[in-house]
Amino acid sequence: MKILFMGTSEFAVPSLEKLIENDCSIVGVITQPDRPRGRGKKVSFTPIKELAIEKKLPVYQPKKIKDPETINYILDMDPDLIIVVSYGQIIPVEILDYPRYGSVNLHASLLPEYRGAAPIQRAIMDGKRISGITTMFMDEGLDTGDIIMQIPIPIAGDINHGDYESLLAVEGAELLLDTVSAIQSGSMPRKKQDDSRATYAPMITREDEKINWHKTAQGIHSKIRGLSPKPGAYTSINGIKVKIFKSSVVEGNKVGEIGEVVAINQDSFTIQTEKGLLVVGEVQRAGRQRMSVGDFLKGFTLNKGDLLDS
RNA sequence: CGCGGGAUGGAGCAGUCGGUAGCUCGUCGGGCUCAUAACCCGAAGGUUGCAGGUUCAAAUCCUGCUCCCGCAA
Repeated sequence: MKILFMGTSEFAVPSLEKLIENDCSIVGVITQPDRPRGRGKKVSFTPIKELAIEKKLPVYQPKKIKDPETINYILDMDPDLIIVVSYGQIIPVEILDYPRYGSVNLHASLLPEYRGAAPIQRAIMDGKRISGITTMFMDEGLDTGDIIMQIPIPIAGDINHGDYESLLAVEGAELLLDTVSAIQSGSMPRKKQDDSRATYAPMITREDEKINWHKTAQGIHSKIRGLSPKPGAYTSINGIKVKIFKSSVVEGNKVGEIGEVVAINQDSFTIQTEKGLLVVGEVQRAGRQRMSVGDFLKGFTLNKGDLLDS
């Protein structure tokens, strides 16, 4: 079975690795173009391109997947199955419908919940205790195709976005492999999504990253976890932008104004929220390294009573 | 050449009209205390990212380089 793999980000890496390990015949890898990214304007390869080159797989990086020549190029490879994992562009149906066995996508949520670009972050930010991974047949809609396999994975304890994503990526690779073999044997399950239960997880915006202290400590804590380690939830202390990466919640009565620094300890400081207190444990101020609050306080003058932006 | 910030004793920072490097914490020694992350006294520890330049004199001014970070993409 000739498989065409389409993917871009770190999340897709374990999937491609797993397929290669299990001797799937990858006829090609499609990934996003090398764009100037990061500081400066350095051109860098996508994680999937790095892997593909290492494994000596042919790589194709169309600027627009919808261009006729791109579509022809892909159809010429005559894939029997297309696998898409966090590719980053909307793929036209002409491509999706071409392969004999169809096109399969690995999505990081329990569809139909959290359709869209940022399902992992959103699930954690919403304080969910469980999410998961899903494989599905792709159709013209956004993450609306028929579900093949699905595994719930608990969002344990205070796990952050980065760690949970790594976990899902690895579990997802397994699920994808199972899905492929099921398809190969023609015995894969197939179930329509219940659209009435669908929710969406749009891309994270700057506004999503800002901490509003007029929320509950629990909610803020979830946001911090969902955005850690990147891009990071931020607030402003005495006019300086500070990202918060680790925190914990202490329930209790109001002891200060909302956004006020109500306590400073050796290795943490505490902020009053709308409901409950948020204990900050790891931060990074603009232009500096990320560090524990203990280190942060050694060189930053923070006083009890200081107010943070809300 | 996208914009900007940073690189100073183990850690986090201060130090711009250039003139022999300070603070908080930690470390080590001693003291006080029933006791302590407390308090007191003392000590060690830095060629101020790298390479040049200007100067009587540079952490501090100029040039190039390396690494890190906040934005913007």
